[in-house]
Amino acid sequence: MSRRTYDQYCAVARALDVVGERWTLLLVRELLTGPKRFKDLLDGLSGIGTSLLTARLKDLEGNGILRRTTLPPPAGSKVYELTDLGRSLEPVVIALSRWGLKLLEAPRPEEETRAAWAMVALQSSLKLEAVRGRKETYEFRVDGESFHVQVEGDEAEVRQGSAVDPDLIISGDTETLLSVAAGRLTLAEAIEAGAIATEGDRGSLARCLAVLGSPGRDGGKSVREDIRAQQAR
Amino acid sequence: MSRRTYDQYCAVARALDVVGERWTLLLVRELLTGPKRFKDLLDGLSGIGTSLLTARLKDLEGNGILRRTTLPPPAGSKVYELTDLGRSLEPVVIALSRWGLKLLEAPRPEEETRAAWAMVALQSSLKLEAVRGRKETYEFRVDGESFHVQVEGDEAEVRQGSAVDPDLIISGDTETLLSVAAGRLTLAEAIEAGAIATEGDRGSLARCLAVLGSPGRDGGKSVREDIRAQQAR
DNA sequence: CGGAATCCTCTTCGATACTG
DNA sequence: CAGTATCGAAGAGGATTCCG
Repeated sequence: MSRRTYDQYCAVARALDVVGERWTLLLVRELLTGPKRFKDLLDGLSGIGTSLLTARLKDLEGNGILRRTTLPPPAGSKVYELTDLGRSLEPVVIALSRWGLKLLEAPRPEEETRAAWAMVALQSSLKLEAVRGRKETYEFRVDGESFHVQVEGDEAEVRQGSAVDPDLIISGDTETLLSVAAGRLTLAEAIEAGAIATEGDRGSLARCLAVLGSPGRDGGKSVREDIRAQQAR
Repeated sequence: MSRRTYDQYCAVARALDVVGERWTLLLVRELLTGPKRFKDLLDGLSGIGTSLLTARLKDLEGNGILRRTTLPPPAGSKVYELTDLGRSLEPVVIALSRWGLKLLEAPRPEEETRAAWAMVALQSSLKLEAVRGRKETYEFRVDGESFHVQVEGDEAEVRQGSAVDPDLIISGDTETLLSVAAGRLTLAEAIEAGAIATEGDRGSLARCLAVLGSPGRDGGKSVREDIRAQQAR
């Protein structure tokens, strides 16, 4: 309740007054893919402890970043979800993810792994220019969990759960997807290596490869090359 | 030295392991506009204390975010400057700034004010589409301090110090510029009100107004309206 | 000036135990 | 499952001192 602030008339400082404390942005990361129960949050933030999680949730609710709601029947469970203001933190989390990807190599033994985290990383590495306004829906199945990614114009939505009518289904494991997001592996290479399987028409696959293209090559060329690599299989 | 980490195999968590501690991102903010001496940093981060600043600097140097160097003669002072990795945190700070601007109203009495902070906010609110590849240099004189802003393509560089041959000089105070950055005031309105003065040709002014246009109006229209407002003066 | 080191107080964190 | 209560450990903050 003491609310320590930087007391600086500065937009960055003000932002950090609200979301700069330990765990806070990771909590937002958890909620970006959809509403979560207290237990889910606890699981995705192992080490936080129930007291601190409660405190952070109260704080963020007070600042209008998230709200408590009850899921419609038959679920009926109490969950936390981002408000519009909270969702507008997405660019902050995405920017952190892009930067963090530079530092992320193989997982250390003591580190936990979650499929949802790979999805955030994936979102942060999308090359949205490659789809130029086209609307496309992909379903990702990562280590048993499903997510859907909707790409349209210069926006991408990534949420937990299956897609209704996906143009493409991509299956793989967390570590492979993180490698793709980090640019250490192209999606085409991962497919060739059998680490990722896809299901859908060739056109969607080509566009998905482009959107997830490796950063090293330029957009247009990358698309064609990746398609060749895929067809050569 | 204990290096508390989240131990999550996640790009966001990894980023926050490095720059998520208290003061760290504000320290990066300070260095974004150019190298600074220990004393300058202390001044821009009042409340941090020499011990903690020293610790953070060591930490960031160890992580390759910044380095200690000696300024070329005649200055010769020891300064801290961002490495390439450190500078690549700019999008993170900018994203925080954009978000923080939503929360930033009038300064509270206990809050400090710095011209450089307004410049960061200004950078975060630039509409770079409005200059479409054109290279332009603006000099800002804010409460006695000078900064130069170079806009080219989709990139903008904001640094302390005067520009060599600016296309436009904009003079004003910190709070007015923050209001412009926050979109509560258009640059044109501020000029009309006498809170901001400009010096330079009309074309550059028009483009500068566009780049700093209020978010509420669309780009092209805003330019013409702002020019009319200016000419009507 | 540019730090490093120490001491002391206070706040925050983290872990566990306990309750509705 | 969703928290509250509690307590030791770690970190922050402020002042002051010392060194190069």
